[in-house]
Amino acid sequence: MIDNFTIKFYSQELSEKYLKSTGNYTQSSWVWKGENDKEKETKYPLRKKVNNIELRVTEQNSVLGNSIHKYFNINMYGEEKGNHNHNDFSYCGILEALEQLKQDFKGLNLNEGYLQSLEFGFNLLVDKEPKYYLNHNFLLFEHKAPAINKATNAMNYRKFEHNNIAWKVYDKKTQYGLENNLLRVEIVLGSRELKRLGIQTLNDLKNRENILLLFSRFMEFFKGFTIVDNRFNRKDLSPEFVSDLGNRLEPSYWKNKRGKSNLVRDKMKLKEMIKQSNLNTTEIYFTELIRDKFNELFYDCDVVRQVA
DNA sequence: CTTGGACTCAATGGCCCTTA
DNA sequence: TAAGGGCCATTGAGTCCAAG
Repeated sequence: MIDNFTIKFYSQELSEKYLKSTGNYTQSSWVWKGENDKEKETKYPLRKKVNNIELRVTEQNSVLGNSIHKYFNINMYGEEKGNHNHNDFSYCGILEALEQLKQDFKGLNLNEGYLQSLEFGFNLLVDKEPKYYLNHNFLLFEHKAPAINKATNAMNYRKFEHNNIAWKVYDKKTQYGLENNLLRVEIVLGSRELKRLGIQTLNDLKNRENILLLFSRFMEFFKGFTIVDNRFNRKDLSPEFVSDLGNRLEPSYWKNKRGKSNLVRDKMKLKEMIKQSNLNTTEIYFTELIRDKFNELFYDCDVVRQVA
């Protein structure tokens, strides 16, 4: 559910004091300061890693972050077996990981800073080869082409950017050489968006309401995708319709419309065309998969927790 | 019923700074 | 030197209304 995060601390000084007092940090090469290269200065950045979570202190800033999902897995299954995020990460897992993190960085107040970014997403077990959906269904987000679109044997990955958020949709099957058709869909929320949601610290993630809030924003943003079934598989559709639809699925069509009047109606028209011709089954399929997965990770884990 | 203009406010992109 | 925030001025999305 929760994955990568970055916290920027308000005080670089406190972070540096913490490092110096607890040790076990690394320092990079030497830096020379001054005109005549005489004085050696303390080398930044200073780094301290616990599993995969790293605290990095530079001359002016200090940040802590990485995948809390992997961190949980490493704690649970060890360095070798746990160094991945292709299993499920439940709400209860999040709570445990946050508690462990607090222990591992005892002496550093993790809440004296704010979240610069936070990833929220799901690993979905899908019917077809994961890359099929990337190539044929996840076409546009907010009517824009993906900013990154990798399609190789080793990696199939699309990243869509918009405002202060981004979507990452990738094929975990090829990435990790898995047996299962695993597709990961995750949203990256930037600081502006997190501020809007009132989610500023790791502490805020312990709150059930906030997890529900994150999920509802996830689903809201998900609607911004243009996910359409493969129109070429539909012999019942007229070639004219398929061409017209294809035109509207092309990013430059929308670039051309920028700033024009009644853009909203045009966007509605595309949505209608997809819906009316029943080309929205993939979108519905994913919406339901995501809902089910969230319910499982959020609510079922609570039942387990109460029983345990 | 469709198209275009005006208005308002949030999104966008550019600039600047930090970091690697 | 390039990439990634943060901040801020400008642009454009969205809504309403009027005209064709």
